[in-house]
Amino acid sequence: MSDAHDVLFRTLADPTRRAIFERLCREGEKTVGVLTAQAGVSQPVVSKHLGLLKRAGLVRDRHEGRQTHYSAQLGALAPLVDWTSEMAGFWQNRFDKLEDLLKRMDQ
Amino acid sequence: MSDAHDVLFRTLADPTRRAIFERLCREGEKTVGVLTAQAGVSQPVVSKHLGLLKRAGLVRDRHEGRQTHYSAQLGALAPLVDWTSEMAGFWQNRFDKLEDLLKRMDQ
DNA sequence: CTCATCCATAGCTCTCTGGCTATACGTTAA
DNA sequence: TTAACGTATAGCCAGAGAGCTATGGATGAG
Repeated sequence: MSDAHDVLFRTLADPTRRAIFERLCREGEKTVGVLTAQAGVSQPVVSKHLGLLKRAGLVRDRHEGRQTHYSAQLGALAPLVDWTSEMAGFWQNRFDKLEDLLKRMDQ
Repeated sequence: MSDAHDVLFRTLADPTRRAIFERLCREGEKTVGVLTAQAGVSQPVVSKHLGLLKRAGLVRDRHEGRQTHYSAQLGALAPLVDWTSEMAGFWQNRFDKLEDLLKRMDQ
């Protein structure tokens, strides 16, 4: 039962990791060094987070000489959007049914 | 920097806890006992998860005699939706700018 | 009043993981 | 070739937290 939602939620749950992802979303492609400069943690930690983000499909990497450029893969957020609207949908359904019930009771 | 997103992502990251929340979304209000019956973990664990979900604003509780009824609070998902569309928005922005650039280069 | 039931809390353990330093690997510069 | 640089990997440690059992507190049943 370890579906796509698991990976996404778990990956985005860490503040440091989510901050890195957000920066890649806001500012586009960045190298590990640049990301490390403002991450507040050591370079190996940044690399590890980038590795996890990559495994989750949230970023892709591009090698150029001795640098590695990372960029966000927004499409990976789709399951999260789906999940959210699914949950909201259930709520809406129950609300509609309640409304129906009330209407029928009113008659 | 511990904003609303932190709490939401961290709370929904655990599969057991998210499953409980999903059930409350799908099937509406449930007592702790009913939730425990299908949660696959002990009752104290379910209570703990419900406590965290409540702290995150994702559920509300209603006491009736010696039972406690929990129900989903869908509104709490709003920050998550906002965050997602914000991220998507940044991507769209950069895409638009790129498109602009390409158009100008084309002339 | 007493007992059973439902839930919450306490206290413990054990695993997972985010942080670190040290180091290896690959690439460019000298 | 050697040195310096940019990243990735390895190995360790400490803290967080998810699970358990045991127990307490409150309520309903007899």
